[in-house]
Amino acid sequence: MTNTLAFAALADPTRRAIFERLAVGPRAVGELADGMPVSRPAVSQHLKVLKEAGLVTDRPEGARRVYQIDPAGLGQIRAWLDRFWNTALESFKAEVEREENA
Amino acid sequence: MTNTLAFAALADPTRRAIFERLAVGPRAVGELADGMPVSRPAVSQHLKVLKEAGLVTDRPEGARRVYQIDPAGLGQIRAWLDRFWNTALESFKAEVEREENA
DNA sequence: CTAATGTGTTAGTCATGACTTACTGTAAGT
DNA sequence: ACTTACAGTAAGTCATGACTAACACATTAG
Repeated sequence: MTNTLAFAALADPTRRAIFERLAVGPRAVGELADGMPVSRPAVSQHLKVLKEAGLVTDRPEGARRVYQIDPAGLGQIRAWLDRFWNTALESFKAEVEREENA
Repeated sequence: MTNTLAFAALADPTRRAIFERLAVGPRAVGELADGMPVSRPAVSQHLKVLKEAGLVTDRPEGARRVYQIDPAGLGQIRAWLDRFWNTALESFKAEVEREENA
């Protein structure tokens, strides 16, 4: 399941911090690393994970490499969560009603 | 951030399998362990993680212990993802328009 | 062509996590 | 009270992951 990769990617706080920066707009690796508590190679590795999870895309721009959020990947786990949310909530309501008739 | 716990919890395939079973309705530990490829103690440990992440609640029922999905926990990360989805999509559209005028 | 900038990769360390087996604790049945 | 069923805990193993430092590669500037 590709959901495993996406959730695992978002489970790391450093990666979520990078991801949130990318939500503002496309950024190069060096820009992202500046002001972060970890080294630039660490950021590069995190971006690789996010890319393999389908959450970001990258494109070369001169000597730099610009990363950008991929709405498709984000939408996928959002869809999973939504589907899940419905069945879980339905089951939850049914359980509450069952308790009320006890 | 409690989001870290929730995402980390859902990142594990075994835990998602347990979680999906709970989406159908409340279950005891033994019921969940039956038909799963891992041992009962493993399931018990996974449930502990899900509980600490705020994704499930547990209540004693005689000698057994029944676990149930907590809609609040699920709703929290859903809200996070939704907020994120909006800003990311907005930034994405802006970027596309920027490219069209180039 | 050479130097400088920006980035990915490799190797190695340290911590964390998923799992099993064995044990402990608790509630119900006889 | 003793036994049986159900579940959490402890200890130990094995794999994975986050990080840094050092290196290799590509692109632009001079």
